[in-house]
Amino acid sequence: MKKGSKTRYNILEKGFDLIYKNGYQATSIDEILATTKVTKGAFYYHFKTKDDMGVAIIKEIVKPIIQENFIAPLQNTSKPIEEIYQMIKSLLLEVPFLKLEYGCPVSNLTQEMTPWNIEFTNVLNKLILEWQIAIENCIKKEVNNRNLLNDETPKQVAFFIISSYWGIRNFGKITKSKDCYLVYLKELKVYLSKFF
Amino acid sequence: MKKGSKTRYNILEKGFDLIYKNGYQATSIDEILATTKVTKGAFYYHFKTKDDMGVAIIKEIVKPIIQENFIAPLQNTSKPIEEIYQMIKSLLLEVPFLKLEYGCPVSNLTQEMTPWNIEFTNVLNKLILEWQIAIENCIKKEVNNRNLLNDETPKQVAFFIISSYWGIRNFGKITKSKDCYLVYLKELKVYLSKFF
DNA sequence: ATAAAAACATACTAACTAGTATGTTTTTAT
DNA sequence: ATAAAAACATACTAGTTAGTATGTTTTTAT
Repeated sequence: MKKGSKTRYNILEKGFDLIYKNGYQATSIDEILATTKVTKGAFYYHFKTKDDMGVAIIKEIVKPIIQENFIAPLQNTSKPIEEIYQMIKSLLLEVPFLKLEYGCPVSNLTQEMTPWNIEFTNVLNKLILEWQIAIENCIKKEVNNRNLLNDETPKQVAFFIISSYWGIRNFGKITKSKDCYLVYLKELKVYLSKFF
Repeated sequence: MKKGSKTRYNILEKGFDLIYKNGYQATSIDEILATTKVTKGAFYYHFKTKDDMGVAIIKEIVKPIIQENFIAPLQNTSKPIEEIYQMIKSLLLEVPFLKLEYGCPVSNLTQEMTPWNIEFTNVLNKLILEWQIAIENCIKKEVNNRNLLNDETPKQVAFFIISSYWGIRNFGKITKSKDCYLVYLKELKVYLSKFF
């Protein structure tokens, strides 16, 4: 990796950490510079504006996270619904860089940026759609495996799962206790059991 | 109402509108002053700080909204589960001051403030707990009516409903289309049908 | 080795922000 | 009517913010 690219990537990584923790607006460029030991000149050599960096963070940091942790586990599985449950459980309780107090990065950014930044909105929208489709396909696989009917169900169920996941992440942020995850997971299991 | 109280309440109302629309940090005091035609002197006569106003908005504007629209409908109903569905449907599609693009005020504030303001967190936590209890009690009523067993279920179900509601509000913010509400409501109905 | 380009460093600016200092007007109680 | 308190108005300040201007250093290709 070239030196310049290294600096750039460092900004993206540390920037993501700070934004995930404190929010986009609450994270100043100066703060990012302080934690990365990068100077302002270097920063603006790599990014035109703060928003330019924000979009790059989504594309180059958040997107791979989603790919690896939210989408990949669902592919090539023989027990699709069971896999969905295990993935959600793992996201809530095991994945180390997703923190109780910080919530879900995608949900956070959606919440904060949607009102006033259309570029963020578009990039996030694409990302979310990919996750949605992955879940939908996963459900379809289970439906096919078991010769269940009802074509409308997969989309509905995907919406329900995504929504409940985002919501419980918010719940976790405010209660600051993983207990709510455990309660949620119990009910998620009950909910998904309708496929069996 | 005294003149002073009127000014104060006006600030709270317009302040809520702006914060609900744009977020807390993105809403400046100057912006609130401009839309209320109140001067800075008057503002700081009524509120010690911006955060003081923020907390007052939650206590005096958001809380009544929750009481009237999220809790009251669940009380004294003969068909509790059906009532939960109707309430959520009404919140998503009918209640005029809740807007697709703006999401859920409580969820928004939770998301944004939790990382750095403990006072907001506490006030919001109480508010959310009240809603949670109301839903739980509603479910318990249905369980009693039908002599169903399983003591753990009501809390789980309440968590699931709240989470899914918050999540779909987030979904609405990014897709900017009520279609996702309709899909969600279909699945919510399916989910709740387990009680029948 | 050297010239060009890439990468970085420093000092500055203009706009905005929450909050204050200090004064005036309006309301209220007597 | 008048004094006190409540309510409001204006001008200002100190700190922060994103972004710029202008330079220097480092890397790369020849």
